[in-house]
Amino acid sequence: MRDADAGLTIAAVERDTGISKDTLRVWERRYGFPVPGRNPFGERTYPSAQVTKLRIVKRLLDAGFRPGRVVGLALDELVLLAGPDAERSAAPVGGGAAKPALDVQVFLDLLRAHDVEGLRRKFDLALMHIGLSRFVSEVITPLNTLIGEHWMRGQIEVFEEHVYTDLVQTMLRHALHDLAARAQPGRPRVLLTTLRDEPHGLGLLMAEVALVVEGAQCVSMGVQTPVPDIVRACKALDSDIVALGFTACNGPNAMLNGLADLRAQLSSQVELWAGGAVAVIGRRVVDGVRLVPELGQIAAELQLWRARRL
Amino acid sequence: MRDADAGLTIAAVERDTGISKDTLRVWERRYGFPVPGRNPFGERTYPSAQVTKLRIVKRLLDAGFRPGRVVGLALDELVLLAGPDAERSAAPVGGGAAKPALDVQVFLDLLRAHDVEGLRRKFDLALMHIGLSRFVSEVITPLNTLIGEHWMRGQIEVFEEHVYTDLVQTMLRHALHDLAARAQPGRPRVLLTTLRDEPHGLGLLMAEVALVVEGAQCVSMGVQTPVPDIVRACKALDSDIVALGFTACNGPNAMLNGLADLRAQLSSQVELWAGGAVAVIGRRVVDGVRLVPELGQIAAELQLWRARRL
DNA sequence: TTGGCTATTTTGTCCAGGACAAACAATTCA
DNA sequence: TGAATTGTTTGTCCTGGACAAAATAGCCAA
Repeated sequence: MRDADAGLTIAAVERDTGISKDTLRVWERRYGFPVPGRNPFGERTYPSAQVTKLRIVKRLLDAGFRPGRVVGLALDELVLLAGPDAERSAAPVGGGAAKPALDVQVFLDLLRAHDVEGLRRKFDLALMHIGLSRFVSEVITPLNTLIGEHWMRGQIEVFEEHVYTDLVQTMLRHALHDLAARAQPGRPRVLLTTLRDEPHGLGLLMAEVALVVEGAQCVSMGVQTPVPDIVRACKALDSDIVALGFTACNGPNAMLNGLADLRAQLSSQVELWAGGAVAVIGRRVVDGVRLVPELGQIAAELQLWRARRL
Repeated sequence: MRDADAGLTIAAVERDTGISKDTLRVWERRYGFPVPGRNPFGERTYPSAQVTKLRIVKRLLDAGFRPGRVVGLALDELVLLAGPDAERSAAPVGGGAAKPALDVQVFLDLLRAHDVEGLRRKFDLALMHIGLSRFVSEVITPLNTLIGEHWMRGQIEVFEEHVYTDLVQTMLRHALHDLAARAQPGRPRVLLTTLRDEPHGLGLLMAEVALVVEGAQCVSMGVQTPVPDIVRACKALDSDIVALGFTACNGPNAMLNGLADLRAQLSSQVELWAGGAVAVIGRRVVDGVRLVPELGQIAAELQLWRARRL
């Protein structure tokens, strides 16, 4: 067993945390954290403990804290901050509904007991029971929130989250396939994807479900499509709407720049919708971009679109 | 519409091309291309023409050319290189079978005509017609190869490939969900994923299908799981086999290191299978790792495993 | 010729430390 | 109280140097 914990390179940490190399170096210089070791070539090597801490820090930053306040705190102080309601909690992303949703805890328990088969069956049952729309809004959405919270506090394993994501993806795609087989051609035609630095596709799938059940005709391009290719696709597919998914992973900066770039290159006929964790940038308006922070708003937005079209 | 062609920042170019900032700067220094303009603050601003060229260069690099040969060529020279058969075509990944598979051309035509709905229907039809196993081996596999070749020559748009991938993923996950509902608990228990720097999951899904139809019990963790988390998952889920998917994207080195690391940390009871584009490293043997370069071999390997277990 | 070994070039990534605009917080003034 | 000003924080960009890993070329034996 070679160096089990020799540590990650700065590039690996950037990939795993979403914090850029430049930022990592400048934090080290300014706040004295993280202080990685060095390999024989003088390159930084980050022990996994520091990477874990960095992930928590990132979460806190996304939640609205400023680096000077959190970078360099001890681990227990961090979880303390993360634990109760965040100081100045930026609009709780998916959590407008403080609905009981008590039973989603059951799903989480199955996941943490590693009963994948049981979880799958319970998902199936729930879907049959309450139907697709409610399944997405009353099971998957709160589960995502719940798991996100646990993850932030390090109370859930990475692999558990991976298994969960894969399972839900299969559930949703199964449903989407069935829906597509029954779909009528119609408007609007919606193109779904995420920008290059957004690798998470679950939200996108959920949005696709919400759109399809409302009669929109969707084409998904999966995740991480470069801006010029979105533009080409939009033209080639004659889309009415380009819907982008976001999470809090990447700073609001990348998000805003990408949106502005894309907006500038799209025909003004085409609408640009941004969904997911866009609440963070709620105040700053991006011209010509509709913000749809909640899945529940999609139906209404579609109605508005149709009205606008006359 | 802000300055239509003031140029993109270096960060935006990194997003759109996948070429890192460091690399962009060092190319400028070494090869004299790209030579961006500068904004009033002395920051690089890349005109969109150069970005276009950069994307072609990137494709050629992925196809096996070396930067010194292509960076800095004129645009027409680039398309000339891309046009005919690539100089040293990187090992045709899944292309052992020179089977006719003539009709897969039809699928490609639909894709390139952007008839997504038609493509989806044709997929469905084919699946109904020949069944899941043959659908994967006789439609998806050759299509992947075909599309890979076209992509290498720049004869297919990035967004077309994205749409294709998403569509196939939905098809396969739909099938997997149906299969899972009917599955019996049994052995072996297989854990599927890819290493951290392998973002492609299609091959993994295809492998999962092949495994499940043979009665294996699969849990997929999606893509890009760090090694320590694979180890944890393997223990927690009591897996018999860990199956990893690879493509030719990342150098064989990352692959070998990852495999060796993982092998060292897994219980010796657990088998480690590597599938996909592992032919590249066929000669160099990794101790304790079974190479399964072809989907077709999975059934036989499973039989062997069961025999080994007695 | 083939196959394996060692030099040599190529190439991506890393480093240090400086700079600065934009975002944010604090303060002042009407 | 609210708007305008000043000060601080913070991410990203810059230059230019360094070096290991990968790819290629050169070489020698079978």
